[in-house]
Amino acid sequence: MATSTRSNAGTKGVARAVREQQIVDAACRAFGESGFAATSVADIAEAAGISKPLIYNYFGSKEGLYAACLHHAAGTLTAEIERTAASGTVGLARAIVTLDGMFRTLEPQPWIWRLVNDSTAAREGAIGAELAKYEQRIFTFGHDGVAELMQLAGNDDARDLSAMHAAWESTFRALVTWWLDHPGETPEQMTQRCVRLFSTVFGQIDTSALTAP
Amino acid sequence: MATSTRSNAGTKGVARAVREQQIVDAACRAFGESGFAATSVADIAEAAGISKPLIYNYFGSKEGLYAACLHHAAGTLTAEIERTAASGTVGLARAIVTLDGMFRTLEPQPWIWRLVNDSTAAREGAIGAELAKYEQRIFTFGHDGVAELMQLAGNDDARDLSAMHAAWESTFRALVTWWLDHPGETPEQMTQRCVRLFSTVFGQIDTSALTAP
DNA sequence: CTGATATGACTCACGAGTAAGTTACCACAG
DNA sequence: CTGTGGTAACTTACTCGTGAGTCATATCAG
Repeated sequence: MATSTRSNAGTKGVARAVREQQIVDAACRAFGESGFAATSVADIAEAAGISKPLIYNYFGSKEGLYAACLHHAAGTLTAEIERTAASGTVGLARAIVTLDGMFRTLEPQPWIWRLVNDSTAAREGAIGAELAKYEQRIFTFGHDGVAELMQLAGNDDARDLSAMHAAWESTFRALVTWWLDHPGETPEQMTQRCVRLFSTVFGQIDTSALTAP
Repeated sequence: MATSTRSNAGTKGVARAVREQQIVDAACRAFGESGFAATSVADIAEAAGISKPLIYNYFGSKEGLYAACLHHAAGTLTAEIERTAASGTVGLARAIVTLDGMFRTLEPQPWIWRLVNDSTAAREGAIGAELAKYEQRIFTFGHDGVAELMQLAGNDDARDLSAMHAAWESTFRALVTWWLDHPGETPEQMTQRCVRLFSTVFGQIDTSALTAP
């Protein structure tokens, strides 16, 4: 009676690797749904069913935890992009295949999209490093496709290419975001929508790469 | 000696309307350069050369001050868009003219762009109302242009239109943002760049609407 | 003397990060 | 098969800085 009841300290004995994964899962969802700045470490601890100091024990800081989430989420997305890129499709069909893969990857865990694109997290230290690594891996894919288009049109200005690439990446993000904002639409439906939209702008598109998977 | 020296309280006697404008100007710059969340009211007071309580006297809260900034900035931008829209240009040329007007408007005060597009400000209360008003005024212009393009292509699906509109607005934002990220490029140069980029995607464009002003 | 303009010095809530202690489990000596 | 000590997992209850918002007061024009 003299000492307070320390309800269940140490009784769970979950292995560190397992616990870390549980925490990262809960944190990805919380950060992704509310943004970095608006999410407190206490919120995440509660969602993960553990206490705050355990997070600091394992991840060092709020930034450290976010970097771990970023590593997980960005790894998932880049792996998917690299997978579709390896399929050998080219031109606009490749853009469609990449979007299709993104919709399918995001469907069971849509929150990681906002996690990767969150602007409320400072681009410094571990977070900045993780983001830079991610962007470096992504950069080439979009860049090559846009360069191909520009060369076909006879434009080899480097800054034109840079601006066009920015416009393309932004369009890609807009389409994904639009889809996330319209739940109930399946990845298949959204991919077909993208095919229609691209056809409106660019004319007929070869969609044979989509039928197989 | 007994009472502390209250250096210069009330000695300036600047009229409220004037002071409010000074504060809004300083706040627009501070919010636009650092974002809503990362800017403290004390920072703004210092930049404006006055003290914190005066801001609360005139604007009630940090949100109130931000809403006033938004009213000023979004008003400037929508006025410019409505001006170019009234010139009667249509199709892709209208998109170019609108971008051109945006570059010229933003050149002397580039920070208001980020102010209007800041995601760290909550979309509630006065801020949400101001943003909604702004978006409502903007919506029609982009929407009509996109609808025209879609009809020409024989696509009248409402959701396709919605997604295409989102893609267009995103591209517009990306081009403006790219320009802001590449200082030293004049509005004229950037407009010509946009003409080249649009030509790459859509083919030849009528630029006669640009030569006059 | 009244009201508008203005400020120094506070309060207070919130959230990141920490100190110190608690419990369970396991390896190993006797 | 029993004590016993080391360690990993875990918690409660704090500190402490920061920034939004407030109060009481000061100055001056009309």
